[in-house]
Amino acid sequence: MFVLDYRSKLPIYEQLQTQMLKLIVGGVLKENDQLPAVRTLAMELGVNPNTVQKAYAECERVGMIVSVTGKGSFVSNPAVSMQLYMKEKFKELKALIQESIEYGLDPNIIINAVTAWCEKGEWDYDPTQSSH
Amino acid sequence: MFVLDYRSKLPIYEQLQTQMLKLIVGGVLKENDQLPAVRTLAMELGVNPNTVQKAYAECERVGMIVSVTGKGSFVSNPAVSMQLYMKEKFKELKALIQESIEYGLDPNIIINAVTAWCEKGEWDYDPTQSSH
DNA sequence: CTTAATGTATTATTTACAATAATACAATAC
DNA sequence: GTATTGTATTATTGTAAATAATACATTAAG
Repeated sequence: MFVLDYRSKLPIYEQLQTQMLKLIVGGVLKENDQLPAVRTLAMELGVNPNTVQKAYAECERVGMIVSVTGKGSFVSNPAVSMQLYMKEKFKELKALIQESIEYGLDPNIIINAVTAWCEKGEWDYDPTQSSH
Repeated sequence: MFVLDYRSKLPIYEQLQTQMLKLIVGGVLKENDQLPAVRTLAMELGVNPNTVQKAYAECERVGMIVSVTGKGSFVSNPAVSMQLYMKEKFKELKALIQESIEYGLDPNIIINAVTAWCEKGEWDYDPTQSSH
C-alpha cells in the first residue's frame, strides 16, 4: 500500500504522510478504515517502528487519521483530507504562477497551457515550443 | 544580493543557484556582469568558500555563468537562463496540475483560478472558498 | 618575473537530522 | 491476564551538507 523511495531527499516519514493523504483523497482508504499497526507497517516496509509512528502522529495532528492506544489507527473523515489537499495544491499553484509571472513568463501563455492541459487533455502541449 | 534561509531544507548551494537564476532572469544580473569572487561572496554570506564554489560550479554546468580561473565568474547569455527557467516552471506547473486532477480536483476550477490570477490579476481569488 | 587575485581540487572534520535500536509505559480487546 | 495496539524515552548509527585547511592553476598588474 505504501511505497518508499530511499533515493529521495524527502524523509521516509514525510513520504508516508504524503502517500497517506493521497490514499485517502483518492478513495483507496475510506472513513474508519483501520490502518496497519505501527509495528506491522514498519515490518512490511522494512523500516523502524519509530519512523512509522512519526508519520502516523503527523497525520493525526492534521486530522487525517485518529489513533487510539490499544485499538489502532483509523481514517477520519476524508473531507478533512480533501480540504487539506486542495488548500495545499492551490497554494502551491498560486505561488508557482505568481513567481513565474514575476520573473517574466507571459500570463497568456500560462493560461493557454493550463487550458490545453485541463480542458482539452492535451498533456503533450508544450508552451516552450514555438510551434504552438 | 543573495539572501540565505538557514531554516530551509534546501542546501545553501541550491539556494544560491536558484537565486542566481532569478537574478539573471529578472534582469538584475546582465550579460557579462562579473559575479563576486568565490571567497568574497563566502565572506559576505558567512559561509564556507567551498559552498559558494559548489553553487558556482553548478550554475556553470547548466550554462548560466562562465568561470575562468584568474579572471572571475561572469553571467552568460541570459536567454539561456530564461529558457532554463521557463522549462523548469512549466514542468513544475504541469506536474502539479496533473497530480491535482488525478486526485480529484475539478479541472474547471483550476482553469477558473488560473484565469482569475493571470488574466484579471485577482490574486485574492481563492478557489477553496465556496463563494466563487 | 613577481605578486596578488582569481577559480579549482583534495582531504579530513564537524554538524544536523533522519533513521535505527532497545525498551518501557498505557490503553484496549478478548 | 494476556496480547495487541499506540505512545514515549534514551542512546546510537548513518548520511549528506557544511566547514576547515591547504594546495594548485591561471590571469592581470606592476
